[in-house]
Amino acid sequence: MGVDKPASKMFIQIVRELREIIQNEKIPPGGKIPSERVLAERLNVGRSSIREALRSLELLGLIETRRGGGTFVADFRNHQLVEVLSTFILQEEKTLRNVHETRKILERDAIRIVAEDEKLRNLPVWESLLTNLIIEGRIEREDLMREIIITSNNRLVLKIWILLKQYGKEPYNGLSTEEEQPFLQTFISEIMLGHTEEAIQAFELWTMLLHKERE
Amino acid sequence: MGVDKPASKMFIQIVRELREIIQNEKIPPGGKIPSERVLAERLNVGRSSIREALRSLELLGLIETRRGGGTFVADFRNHQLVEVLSTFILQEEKTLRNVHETRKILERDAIRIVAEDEKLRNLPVWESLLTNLIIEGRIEREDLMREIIITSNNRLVLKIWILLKQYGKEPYNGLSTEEEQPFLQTFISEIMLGHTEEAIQAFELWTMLLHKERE
DNA sequence: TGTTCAAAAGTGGTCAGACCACTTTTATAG
DNA sequence: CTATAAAAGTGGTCTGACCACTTTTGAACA
Repeated sequence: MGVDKPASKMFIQIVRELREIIQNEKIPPGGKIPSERVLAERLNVGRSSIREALRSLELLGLIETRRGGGTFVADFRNHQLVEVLSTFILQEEKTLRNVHETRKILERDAIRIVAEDEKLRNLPVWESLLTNLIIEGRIEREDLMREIIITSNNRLVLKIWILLKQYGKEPYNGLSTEEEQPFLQTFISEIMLGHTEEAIQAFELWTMLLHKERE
Repeated sequence: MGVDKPASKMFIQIVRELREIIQNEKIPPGGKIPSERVLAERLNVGRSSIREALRSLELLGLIETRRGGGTFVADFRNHQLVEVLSTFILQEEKTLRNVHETRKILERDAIRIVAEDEKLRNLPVWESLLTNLIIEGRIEREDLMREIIITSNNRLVLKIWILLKQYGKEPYNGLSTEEEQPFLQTFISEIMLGHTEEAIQAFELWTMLLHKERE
């Protein structure tokens, strides 16, 4: 029942634990979460750690807090997402593929939106990303996709994406390698040119490469 | 320079302050943020409050933390930190539109998957749906989309879709009307023929029609 | 018995201070 | 000038203490 202390990221662990608690005890949207003090004791951690985790979830809009009242699962669409996702993930490992696929769906669409909108695809971000790529030869994959999704301007998608990312333990997680550079370069360039389909194709190739590498 | 105490959501205030600090002092991606203790003193708040704000940003992937080293602006180049923060903080309430958009993203992709897979698009379901449409002239929209999504074979997407559907209070919810029939007919036919882009186009037209009707 | 309402308990919000483990800087010995 | 050990700095965590507010409780009253 206790929480391990993996040296760092304890509050991330607690976020996980919270998800399990919400799921196991079937706390519905709008339902009350155990108090901070109770959680601290149950998980054998300090109250401050619990709070760091709760505040994170609150910024994401997954829980609501009422001073003097308690903490509640958000009475809103998003938290249920958490429930759905945790239920899903905790079931079987084969569903991991679904998580990846779903994430790719969201990513692909964000690319479309950005590439097809003149204003969005002409933001200076892409230019500098490209420059950086050429100079340094590397880019954090997650960061690139996050940037695209943020630009695509759908908060809900961003939230879902972040959640999926946390669960996904994506096979690709490091920096881009040299082999990938041409794909990445093409990818970003096509976006900037507004060549939607080409951009997506480059994205697919890139993704494929990433999966192949790590197997 | 101090932080107000608006009764609640202090850590949100701190997130705001952090944004300003990063902006005003032009801390670049990868650059170092003042230490927690320094921030606490500068903003006249306790260190724990600072930490709650920082942990939130960390969960969002906007900052990085190195034990013993310090806290840094996330090292992805030229990210739109300011925009992200305002997106989350300003709580723009165009949420409902986001829900619809997200749902459409999932639907569109399901259509692609079905149309591009020979086995899936040749299932007898579509034939009988088409027949029904012609004979009875009506189809439950939700049923059609559900069928497509189920066929696309991603349970996670299905769950998310159902969820979004519940919250969406979609403007279209009834049976199809006569005007829509040609679009629907085209839509299903194109899927069966494996004409992905045409099917999606028909889908878009259909969707557009539905929205127009109810406004 | 039923209602009212004030006290008590519970809860989130915040702060201060204390360690720990780790990294960076500084100062010293060679 | 360099190597290395000490010191300072930093994030990570816990504890305990108040505060302001809400919920619950229980006793007095009608």
